Amino acid sequence: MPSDLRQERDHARTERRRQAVLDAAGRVFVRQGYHRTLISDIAAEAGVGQGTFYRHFPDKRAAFEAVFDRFVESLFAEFAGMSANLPHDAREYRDSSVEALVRMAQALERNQDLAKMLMREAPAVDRVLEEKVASFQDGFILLAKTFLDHATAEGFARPCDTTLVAQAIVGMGTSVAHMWWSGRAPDVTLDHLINEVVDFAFFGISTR
Amino acid sequence: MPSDLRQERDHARTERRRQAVLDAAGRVFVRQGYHRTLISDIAAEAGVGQGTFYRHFPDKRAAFEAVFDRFVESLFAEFAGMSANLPHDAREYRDSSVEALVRMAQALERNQDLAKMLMREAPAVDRVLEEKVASFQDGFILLAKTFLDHATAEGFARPCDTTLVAQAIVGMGTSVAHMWWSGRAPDVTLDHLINEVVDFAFFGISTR
Amino acid sequence: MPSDLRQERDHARTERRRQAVLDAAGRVFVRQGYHRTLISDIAAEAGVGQGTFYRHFPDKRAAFEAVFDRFVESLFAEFAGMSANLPHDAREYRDSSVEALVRMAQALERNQDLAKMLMREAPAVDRVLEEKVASFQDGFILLAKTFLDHATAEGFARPCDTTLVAQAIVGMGTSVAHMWWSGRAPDVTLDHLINEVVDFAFFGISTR
Amino acid sequence: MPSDLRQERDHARTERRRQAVLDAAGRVFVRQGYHRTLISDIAAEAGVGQGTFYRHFPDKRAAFEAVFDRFVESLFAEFAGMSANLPHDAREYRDSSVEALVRMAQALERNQDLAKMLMREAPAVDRVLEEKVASFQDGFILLAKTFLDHATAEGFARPCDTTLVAQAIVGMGTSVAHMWWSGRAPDVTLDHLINEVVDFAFFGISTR
DNA sequence: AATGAATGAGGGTTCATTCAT
DNA sequence: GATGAATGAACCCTCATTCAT
Repeated sequence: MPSDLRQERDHARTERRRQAVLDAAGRVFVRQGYHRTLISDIAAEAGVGQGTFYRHFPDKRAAFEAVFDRFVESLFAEFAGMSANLPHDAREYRDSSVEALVRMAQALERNQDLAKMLMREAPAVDRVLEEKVASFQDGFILLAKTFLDHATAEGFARPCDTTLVAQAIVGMGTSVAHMWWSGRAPDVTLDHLINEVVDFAFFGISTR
Repeated sequence: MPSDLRQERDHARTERRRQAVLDAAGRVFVRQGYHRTLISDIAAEAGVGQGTFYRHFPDKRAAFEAVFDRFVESLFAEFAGMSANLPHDAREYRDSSVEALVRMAQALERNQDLAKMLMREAPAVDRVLEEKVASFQDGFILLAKTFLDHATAEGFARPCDTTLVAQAIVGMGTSVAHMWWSGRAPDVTLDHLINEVVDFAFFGISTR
Repeated sequence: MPSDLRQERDHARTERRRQAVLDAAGRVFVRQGYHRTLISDIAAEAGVGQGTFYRHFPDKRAAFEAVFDRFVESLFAEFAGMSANLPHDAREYRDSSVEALVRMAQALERNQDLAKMLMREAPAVDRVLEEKVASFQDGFILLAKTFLDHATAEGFARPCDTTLVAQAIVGMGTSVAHMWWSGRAPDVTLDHLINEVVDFAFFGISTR
Repeated sequence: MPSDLRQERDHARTERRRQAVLDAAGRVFVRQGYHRTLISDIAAEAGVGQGTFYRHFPDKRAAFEAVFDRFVESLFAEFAGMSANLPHDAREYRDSSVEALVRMAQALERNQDLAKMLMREAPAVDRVLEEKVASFQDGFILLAKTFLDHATAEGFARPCDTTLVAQAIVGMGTSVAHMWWSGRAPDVTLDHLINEVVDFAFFGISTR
């Protein structure tokens, strides 16, 4: 039936339009923050009428959440296959940590403004989004904990409260990343920064 | 002159009133967040008329900043004398780190809702407050760096990029504190938590 | 020519479609009232697209008016042949009055929701429709007056301002009908109700 | 305390302002009907800002209802003492009926536009107001029924279903009044009209 | 002819700020 | 100084109408 084809094409067009509005929303949120963003700003940025915004999202809050969700998904996709190959010794462990962080840093580099905006604005939007940010972090903490548990079990990391240490590691990473992007980290290469941080995580500050 | 006395008394009364409004503002911001707080909410909470609010603060933003500033001041006051007695060996270093964190934790415990609200809302209010939060953190980072530099110079901490490591340490602390208060940290005593985190900072995850 | 046939068939289809939209409009107006009815509601009820609505009616108001007109026409059709056989004495007069009211009541019973909606909504839509409702009533008043004039001329009704009395009679009928349908009339049979009302119209409340 | 006086004065001023807005709302509703009336129209008519409207009424619906209620109260006030002195014979009964109708007509004459608007618009606003109009009518029906019951008991009105007949009488009156005001009644004096209608109610159309 | 996505003018409502008392 | 009623700019959202497909 030709109407099927048509329906499909229309559906695709609608989806494309929705993405365009979503992209526009993301850009405006980055530029102005959640509360200073008007629906009319998003519509103008997307080059559509205000009514069109409402065809795709019930309100500003929903558009923000959609931007957030898309970001989180794209970021986790980056790490999908990671837990597959677990390290076999301390050296491998350290290397794959560095590699993971480099990949993460690169993924974030591409969306750094978006990432910063989301982490800054989402918790202040409402309780639900605050919770979502927390869950997002928890995802990484769980990932870190899995690796840590493995390393501890295999004997190439010291026994410790892995949940707590995983939290500490992720918090550390998040903070340093934040500073790096806001230009308040020392002026070093990203590689140096990551290695320094990984060294700290592996050896602390102790003189061996 | 009696008018001097009177003027002073009036001034004191005004200052007391200002503090009352400030306290009220803090409570309402904690309860509702910055953007969901109306001037009328603050006035009602303070038991004064809306107009009175404007006698003490030019707008909502200024009241928020005043709440923020007062919090930061009260917190730094806690650590005023700390850099006075620097540790002389690794053990002393570790002990005074734990002690500092315990004091900090206690200071925050008293104002945890306020602290959480400020860290959550301030960055989303505007660029200036976002910067202030960063400076606030930088204060602690500097404190940490001072200690770290001392320890490195004295030879009881390994040489490292102390700025970076100080950032990592403060970020770690901030994150773990955040989780602890949001109930997402493992169910352990605060003492255990601090010791575990300090251990991590001192030894990392390496098997010595 | 076959194209004539085809044109006719197309025309019939269009007319059928128009009726379907009109029916749908009537149902939605009854359900939601004029102002709470959206074009999209009517289109959805008719199972057509919004654009199709505009192919048949220029706007919501026109659709409402069409519903109104169709109702009025169908109701007057019921009484088309009535003025043909005029009564010859008081008894015949009373009987045909009762009969007319019963037929009317039955006609309305079938469309009572529509009738109530139209009488309720139309006057508030605009001046023109308010006027149309008045004309509609005037039609019945004229009918009543014709009978009354006849009866007065023939001497089996007392002389009176027949226009005024006809108005009174129709108003009375309308009101009682309204109450009957809204369930605020006493719990009697329709037959009893009509007889009681006709008695009142014939004898008033006087003790003969 | 002087603050009491002040509070009272402020309260009085507020109440006066509320009445002014209410009056303005009434005038605009009469002029434009409920649905064509904007809040800004009412505010402009009252010579106040839009926000002021919302200080006194939660929304347009509430203002309309307040206009309605005030009208109903003022009308019933007119008839407050009426049921006090019941008639003792048919003549007295007829006289007091005429007198009541004249008073009613005069009361309505003063507010005829308001009355017409309310009866036309209210039922279309929503179910609740439709119901209120019905209750309003029921009030008069009850009044009529009380008199009718009395007259029937005393033997100077024929036995009948007094509820039904009271409904018929009020409906008749309402309709005739409506027509009179819309200029569709015969061109007679109000006195003649009332007498004609009362005659009809007392004697019907029968030739005694 | 039929569709329904797109449009944007329109209107209700909020709330920071002012100001007369 | 304190008050809170008044203000109206600002902004969200609706929905009748258009029009490309």
